[in-house]
Amino acid sequence: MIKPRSRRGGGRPTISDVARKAGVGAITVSRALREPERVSEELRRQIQAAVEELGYVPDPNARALASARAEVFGVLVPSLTNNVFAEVVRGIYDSLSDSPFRIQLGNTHYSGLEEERLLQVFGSQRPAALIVAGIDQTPASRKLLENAGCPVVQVMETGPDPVDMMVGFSHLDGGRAATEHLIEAGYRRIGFIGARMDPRSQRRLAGYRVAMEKAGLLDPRLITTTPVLSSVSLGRELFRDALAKMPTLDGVFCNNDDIALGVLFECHRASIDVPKTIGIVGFNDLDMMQVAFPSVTSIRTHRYEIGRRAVAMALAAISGNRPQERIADLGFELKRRESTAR
Amino acid sequence: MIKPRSRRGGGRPTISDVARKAGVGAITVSRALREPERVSEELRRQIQAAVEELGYVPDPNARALASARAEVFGVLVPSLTNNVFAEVVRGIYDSLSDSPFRIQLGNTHYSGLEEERLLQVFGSQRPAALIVAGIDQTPASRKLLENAGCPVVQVMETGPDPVDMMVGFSHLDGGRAATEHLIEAGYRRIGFIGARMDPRSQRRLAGYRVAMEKAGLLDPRLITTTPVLSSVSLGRELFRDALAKMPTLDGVFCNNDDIALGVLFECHRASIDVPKTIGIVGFNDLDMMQVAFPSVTSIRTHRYEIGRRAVAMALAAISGNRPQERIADLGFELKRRESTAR
DNA sequence: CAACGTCATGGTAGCGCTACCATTTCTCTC
DNA sequence: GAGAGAAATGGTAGCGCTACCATGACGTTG
Repeated sequence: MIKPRSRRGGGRPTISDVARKAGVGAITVSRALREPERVSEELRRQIQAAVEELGYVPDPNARALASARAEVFGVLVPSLTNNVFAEVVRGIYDSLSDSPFRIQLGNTHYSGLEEERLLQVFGSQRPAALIVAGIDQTPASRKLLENAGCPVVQVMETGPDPVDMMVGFSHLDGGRAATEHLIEAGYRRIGFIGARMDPRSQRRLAGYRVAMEKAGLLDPRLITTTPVLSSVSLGRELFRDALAKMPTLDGVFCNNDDIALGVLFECHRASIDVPKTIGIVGFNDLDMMQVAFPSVTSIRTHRYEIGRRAVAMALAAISGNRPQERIADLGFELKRRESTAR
Repeated sequence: MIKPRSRRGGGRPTISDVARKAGVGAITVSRALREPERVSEELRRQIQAAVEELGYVPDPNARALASARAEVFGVLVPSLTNNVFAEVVRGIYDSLSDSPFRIQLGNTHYSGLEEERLLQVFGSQRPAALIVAGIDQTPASRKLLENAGCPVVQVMETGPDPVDMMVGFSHLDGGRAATEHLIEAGYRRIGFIGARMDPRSQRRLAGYRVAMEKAGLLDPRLITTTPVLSSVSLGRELFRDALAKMPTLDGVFCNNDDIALGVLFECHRASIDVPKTIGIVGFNDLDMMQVAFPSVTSIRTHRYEIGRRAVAMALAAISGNRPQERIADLGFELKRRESTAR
């Protein structure tokens, strides 16, 4: 007994429907869609017409199964609401919007365990490339990345030992530049205020230490940190703590701009003059830092560009010409503003 | 001639490897994984052991192909960097992190055409559910949603005619409440400042009009809008424009909190007293609004909760018990703060 | 002009999984 | 204790696509 065609599929046109309509073999349709130059122009036109008439859309699942390769970029970030990662992700989306690649986005919540779990899940899809935030993967995660069988790009920072490729900048140098700027501006009792304290924040702190040490200004009581998730309100609280601990504080380098904004608002509220009494430096240079009053000095980072570059490197690797330089350092820029203009 | 096993697959264990090792049929493994209660406890244990020993991970592509249904939620938002949508997306991710469902996230850039394109792409994957921001889909998009063959949840606002389900609140009522609050607080020349002006902003503006009209205060010169993407710096500029156009302005209802913050900073810079000379109300109530100095009155919206509820409704529909109420109105809350405490 | 590449096209056999039906075994019921 | 039903398991046949190889129609070469 003959079964009706398409027992389960919702009756959508398949590649053989297109082939029948165009009077060619199914495989020729497949080729016309993926490698048009290998099909004669005449057939290509016929096939194109049949595709449009039927409204045929290839099934990515069947494609992935047959070719053992999904047209998917796996992207792993620690947070979706942190503007920094949102910008990177936006750069990735924008770069891939005209390509056949889809994006599988995972949120690790800053957890190494969660990262491993997601890499496991993503790996089972045989992605075309993986983009992961950070360079501090657990050994298990690192092994998963090495065995992924696809290009891997670590983003947000650079380091000595890439799994495959890297795009970012040196957070240590950034922290150091910020601190040195405060020192040059004449501040002396410069605090470090940091929330979340992920590995990148740790390295910014390390940069702060280097600069302070070199200037002979380092004092552990100047450092105020917490593992709690960063926010503007937390910035205010941490600044109050810092001030209570060290009333002679005359400057702060903040982990990020949210914290810096919290500090700024608290200064307003407590009528502390910025930049005269306290100098403030943030990190990332969100749009609002130059609008704030007083405008806030910050380290401008190229987040969107990191996303774009990561995709560009991955696409190059996929198409066989892996970039010469496996590590792209996009640097940063110190934006001097009113908050440190003593 | 016998072909070697696994011609293309990277040699990863398949379901039949597990079946062989556990001494059962492949289909029983499949069932043990998906509907454990239909397999005897003994076999379940054996299978579990085999899965772990081999490190078997099911291939989602093969699964999707065979079952004509992918374990994927398609999510469409107009922006990835706008905190509002980022929060919704975070709620969706958090709600699905323990489920077998993956998330396919699309960025429409506020474009109806792009939305159609993405719905086409997402549809080809036969998703388990679709979550889309907004209720103003183009006719073509609406048709795609209706024919998606899966639960559809429209999020961020409520309206009269859901494709399937809706979670959100009334932006018109929100805009109205914000404006009425300003009026009650004694402000009279109340401006509306809005950027981006997507359909939700339009409805907030409509709410503003209703309230102003009712109070006999409406004057078209009080309204300042632009289609440009919203930002804090844009808020400052628009406020300057508004003030130039209408120097007697004594209050502003802002489209969103970014704009409100820009207005606040400009007031600081121009030494305009808030709330005495100018009252400010924002929309969304970002964390920083209550930290700002002065703290800023805003309409608190439940963005994270919208994401969670959307997933809950979709999951219910998938498992067969579609919620009684197809429309969930999560409301909003007026947060009175210093910026309107005259 | 035979021998040999090259190009365009097609047929076949899966990719790894699950829907559908069949089979077996184990309860109940009257 | 025979018949009916339920519960547990398995076999078969695809899902829609592409890798691999085969085929035939052309040049091109010596």
